[in-house]
Amino acid sequence: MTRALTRKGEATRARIVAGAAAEIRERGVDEVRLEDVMAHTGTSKGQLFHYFPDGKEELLLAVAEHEADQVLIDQEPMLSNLTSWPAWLAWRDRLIERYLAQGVKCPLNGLLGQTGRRAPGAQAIVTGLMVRWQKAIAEGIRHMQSTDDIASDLDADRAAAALLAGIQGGVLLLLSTGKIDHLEAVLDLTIDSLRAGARTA
Amino acid sequence: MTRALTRKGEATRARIVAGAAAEIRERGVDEVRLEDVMAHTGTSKGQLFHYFPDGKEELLLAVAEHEADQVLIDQEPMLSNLTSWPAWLAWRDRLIERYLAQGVKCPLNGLLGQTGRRAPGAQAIVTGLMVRWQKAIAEGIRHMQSTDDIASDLDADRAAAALLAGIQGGVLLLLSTGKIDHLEAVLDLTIDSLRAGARTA
DNA sequence: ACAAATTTGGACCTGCAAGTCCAGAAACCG
DNA sequence: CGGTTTCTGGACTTGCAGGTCCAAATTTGT
Repeated sequence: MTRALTRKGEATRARIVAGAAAEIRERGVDEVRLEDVMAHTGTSKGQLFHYFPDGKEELLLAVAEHEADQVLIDQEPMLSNLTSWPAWLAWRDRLIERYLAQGVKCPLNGLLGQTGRRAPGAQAIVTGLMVRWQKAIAEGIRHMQSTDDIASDLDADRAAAALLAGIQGGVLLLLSTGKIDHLEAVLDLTIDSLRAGARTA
Repeated sequence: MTRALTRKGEATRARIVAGAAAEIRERGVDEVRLEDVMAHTGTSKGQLFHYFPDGKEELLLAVAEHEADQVLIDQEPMLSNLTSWPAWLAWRDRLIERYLAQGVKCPLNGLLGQTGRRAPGAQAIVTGLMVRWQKAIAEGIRHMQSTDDIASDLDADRAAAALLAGIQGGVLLLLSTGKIDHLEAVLDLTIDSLRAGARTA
């Protein structure tokens, strides 16, 4: 489908996606007009529809993919190395720092609900992101189980699911209330609870 | 401001709000046109702008208030009576049952992000809902502390914040993935963790 | 019952943003 | 190079949804 793209063409396409993503993070999906993207990226309408023949929907999908990847990349290398309690705390700190910095300008806000409604494929992207995210957390839990830092009878996937949900909710509440407290509380209490489990078993 | 409303007028206004809320739950905020609301509630454009002079934005705000109240009402009487472990589980079951039933048609989905962006006042409504919700949970925790079912040195507000975040994330993931697993995991693990705290202290 | 107020219906206006189209510039490739 | 493809710019079309307006119907209060 997407064949015959000159080097210059790919650059332009990437510029459009990145610019649109930034714009959407800043002002929300339904506040961003194609005209805004054009102005912000120095492109014309012809270009937009050249690279995204299906128009806004296709562009939104590309943006969603871009943002979904970014969410996980932003947590590296911590997320893939949850191999000790200090490592877990480093990941925790990264999350807090990251979301505190971006505040209301959250990529997820653009993806969830909004993009999800419009583009049917966006649903799949969000789901994919969540699956990958949860797997990474579960992986970390299993590693801690292998070193007896977490009780081995704990259901790693279930615990990861709970933690992931907590994070999502924490971010959601950050968006609603502007306070990071919920995210902090979830991370601290959940991680503490994982630690406590070791003593139990 | 909203003065001089005949009985009939109030009925019509209520019908519009309820109908719009239903429509939004079903298809999402930005998929619902005023025309849809008119069709669904048997009203005319003149009526819409008679009761909501500021148009869609004002209507959306009214819907947001309506839905926010409903969210808490749906959890009663359990939410206000978290006075024993069976009561907590009953509340848990109600939540699961409720969200499982409505699936993707979630009032919050209409409120969060979407309405929040458009109407500035909607942000306040969501925040207010969350505050009330969290207070109710914290109240329950404090009651359990008063009967020594939960360790008294636990920070009730912080724990309530974490649990609330977990619920929100669980619902969010239900919307994204269609599975209730995350919400279940959060509720079970968090409540278990509260129980475990009693033995510690 | 009658005047004043609300309530209702629906035709009309308007602006805007997505999408179309095409011609000219630039890049690619043998 | 020269032909072909890709890329770019921007004027134009289109549809639609929000909002305006006003006259007729109904209700209200005394």
